[in-house]
Amino acid sequence: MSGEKQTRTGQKAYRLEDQAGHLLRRAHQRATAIFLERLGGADITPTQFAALAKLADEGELSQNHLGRLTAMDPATIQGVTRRLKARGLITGRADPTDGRRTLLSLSAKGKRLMNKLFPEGFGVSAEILQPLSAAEKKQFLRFLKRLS
Amino acid sequence: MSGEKQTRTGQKAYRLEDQAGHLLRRAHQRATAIFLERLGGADITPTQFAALAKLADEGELSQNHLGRLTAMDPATIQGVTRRLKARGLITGRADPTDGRRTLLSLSAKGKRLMNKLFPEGFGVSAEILQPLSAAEKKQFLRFLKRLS
DNA sequence: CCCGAATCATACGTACACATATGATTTTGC
DNA sequence: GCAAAATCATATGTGTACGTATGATTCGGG
Repeated sequence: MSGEKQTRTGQKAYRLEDQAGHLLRRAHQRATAIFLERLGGADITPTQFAALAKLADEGELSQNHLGRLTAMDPATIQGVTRRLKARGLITGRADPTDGRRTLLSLSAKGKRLMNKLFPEGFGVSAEILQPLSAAEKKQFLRFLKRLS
Repeated sequence: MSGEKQTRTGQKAYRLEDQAGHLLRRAHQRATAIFLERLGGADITPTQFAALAKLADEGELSQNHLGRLTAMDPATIQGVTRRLKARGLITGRADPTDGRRTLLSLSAKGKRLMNKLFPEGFGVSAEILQPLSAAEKKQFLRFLKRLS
């Protein structure tokens, strides 16, 4: 009763449902769905929230630096900031000491929005981990940090 | 030594790096990168591989059914199968008993490709979990299944 | 001090991922 | 057995995600 199919040649069968990558994809899908269910009303996506949260923390950051802090490559963070700028949630100004950079920060509107949304952020994380016990949640987060 | 910042009002600070959703996103990014590093040479993405693997298992499936087995919604699996069809890796025929359905299956070319790629699939999963010990891998996969 | 290397932001192309809408077909409930 | 509901595949639009290319700017070593 190993639960593992074998092929005719004795190799283990490839079962999609047991593969780490597939399970990570599904867990991430679920996490995104929970986020959108709770915060979708504000028309905010998880990556947009991450960028706004970092700017709330750090005050002012260049675009690529913000991308590194939120795990987005330059092409991706560019699209995210473009949409946030278009909605007036962030503003940019030229870096006075480095002509290549644009320094980004939250607008007043962005700050107001984040003050409203931060509490919801904790709710999202809680709901994502809800199937696990308290001890399991800690363990799982430790594992995840080692895998990212 | 709690490691937890507090705000002026006594709430815990929202730290992006500790949020389950963000960590899942990053772990998934890393898993995708490992997959593409190992199998990108075959011009196969993780979702395409999942669809091909399921068809290899099941033989013949309708498009939406394949989507459910691989955790893709109808719009997503439609794009995946369109690209696989265009490359001649899968073929479709009308379901004789249900005029709405198209039955999909691997072509000979698709079967040959998957015979070559299956072993690599195990390597991908191993590399994704490589930072964990054997016992931790099992525990982590159990947690992931409960969260997906 | 200056030229090559690195960094920054942008642009373009491909591929998920999902919401929504549509028309064809099948299943259902009465 | 028929009308309403459900399912199937397709289409369109927005938003990640990343590779690659480009031009501007800054940094580094000789």
